[in-house]
Amino acid sequence: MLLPRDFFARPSVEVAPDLLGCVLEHETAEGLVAVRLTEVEAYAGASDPASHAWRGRTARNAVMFGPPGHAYVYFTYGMHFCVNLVCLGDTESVSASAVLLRAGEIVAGEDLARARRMRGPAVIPSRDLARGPARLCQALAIDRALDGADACVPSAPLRVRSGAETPPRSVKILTGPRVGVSRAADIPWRFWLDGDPTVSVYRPAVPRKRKLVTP
DNA sequence: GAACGGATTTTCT
DNA sequence: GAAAATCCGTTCC
Repeated sequence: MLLPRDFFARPSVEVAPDLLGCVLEHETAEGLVAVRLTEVEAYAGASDPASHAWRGRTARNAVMFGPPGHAYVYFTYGMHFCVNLVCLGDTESVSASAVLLRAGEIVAGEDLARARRMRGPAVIPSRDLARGPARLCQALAIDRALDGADACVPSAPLRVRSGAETPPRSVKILTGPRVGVSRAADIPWRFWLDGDPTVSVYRPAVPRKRKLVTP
């Protein structure tokens, strides 16, 4: 059954672990692709230096300041999309918190997901199809057109269903620092299912080398 | 399996 | 102008 809007009307730190094991679906003209979420990260609003909402509302992050249960999709690194689900903030008055969907296991439409992820002749292992936030978006064909999409409407193309067990009782949930963030790097707001092969590998934030300027 | 560099453009300072 | 909630291929262990 579809996750109700009330599910998202809580601080993102509470919502994030509860999303593990839930299923994100995206239906397009090409067909349906669904992923069972195995790895997520919580981002608070104004109080979280790592959040896009930290410095206030802009054109890009406007959706995070809206009602919960909507998708916040952003473009980064010049070529990748990442998708969040909007929650409430760390206080009732401050909103703009969200959960980044980092990885999952494809449970429907695997052939379509593989075709979307296909770059060259190399065959992509099933576990890698949605292993990482940008890969997940590519497998589900999520882009900025879905920024602001309501994920709590049954007839909408993007929606989230609860899993058989949410969260799964037989699997331990582990936590750790968020991937690739330089600010607030010590806050353990990354959540994942212990031992799941689709969980992405941890990489600490590393400052990029400046491009060499020609004299 | 880890470590490195390059790709590529939007967004904000 | 610099950084960015990343991915991929290569090169080493």
